[in-house]
Amino acid sequence: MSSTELDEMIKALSHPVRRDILNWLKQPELYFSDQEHPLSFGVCAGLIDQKTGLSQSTVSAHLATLQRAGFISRKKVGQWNFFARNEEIIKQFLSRLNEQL
Amino acid sequence: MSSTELDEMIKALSHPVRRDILNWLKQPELYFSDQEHPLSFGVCAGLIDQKTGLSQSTVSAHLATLQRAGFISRKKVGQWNFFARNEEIIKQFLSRLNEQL
DNA sequence: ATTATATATTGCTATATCGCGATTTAACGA
DNA sequence: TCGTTAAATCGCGATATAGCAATATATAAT
Repeated sequence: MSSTELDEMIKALSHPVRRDILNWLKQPELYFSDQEHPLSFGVCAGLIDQKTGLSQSTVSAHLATLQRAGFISRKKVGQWNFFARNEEIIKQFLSRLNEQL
Repeated sequence: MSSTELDEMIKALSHPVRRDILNWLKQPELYFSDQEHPLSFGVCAGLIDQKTGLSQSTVSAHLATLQRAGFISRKKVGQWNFFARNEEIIKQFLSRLNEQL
């Protein structure tokens, strides 16, 4: 992970809503039990929109930021987009931070 | 550490120069060997100014940000201000992030 | 084809952050 | 007291970020 990538990751975490989203995605069955599609796909954007209480476009931008940073992945199924944590990247990020900080 | 404090800490880290400063302070004898005062006091602001290449006022603001976040402490001796890492807080921050992320 | 749904993208305003030079404050020395 | 040095604070312009409504795009259903 380059220094530029690390920077992008930390910046992605520097907004409480984005950290909330990452946390919700940690236990989808707890926070998104009402999803009609299997949670194994991930959580679809609309439900995340609802949970934040922010507008659809704002949340879409937050999700894009998290994805660019590598923290989440997107899986498109039909007209829905499902998001899930990228645990491997998150682990790498944490160990990098533990060394470097 | 409250959620507001955590937020302030992550924001403090979300600027590369502030992360650089934290890193330099990890090994003062390596990066600030030319300091005339004992490094046990910490590193004085002027030397950090030089090392960043940014203006005095800009670096002063960065140092204030790091201090508000709790990452560094300030020790005033005569007309100089010496800064040092607050290892305990940094450790707490990392373990909090490891849990929460 | 048309309509409906899900979500990304665009255009905009408001606010926050960064960086600088200038000024102020504080401590020291002559 | 006066000048010097160190560093914080102020005022400013430039850029980045966040939020929204409106629009565009893509898929699905009728």
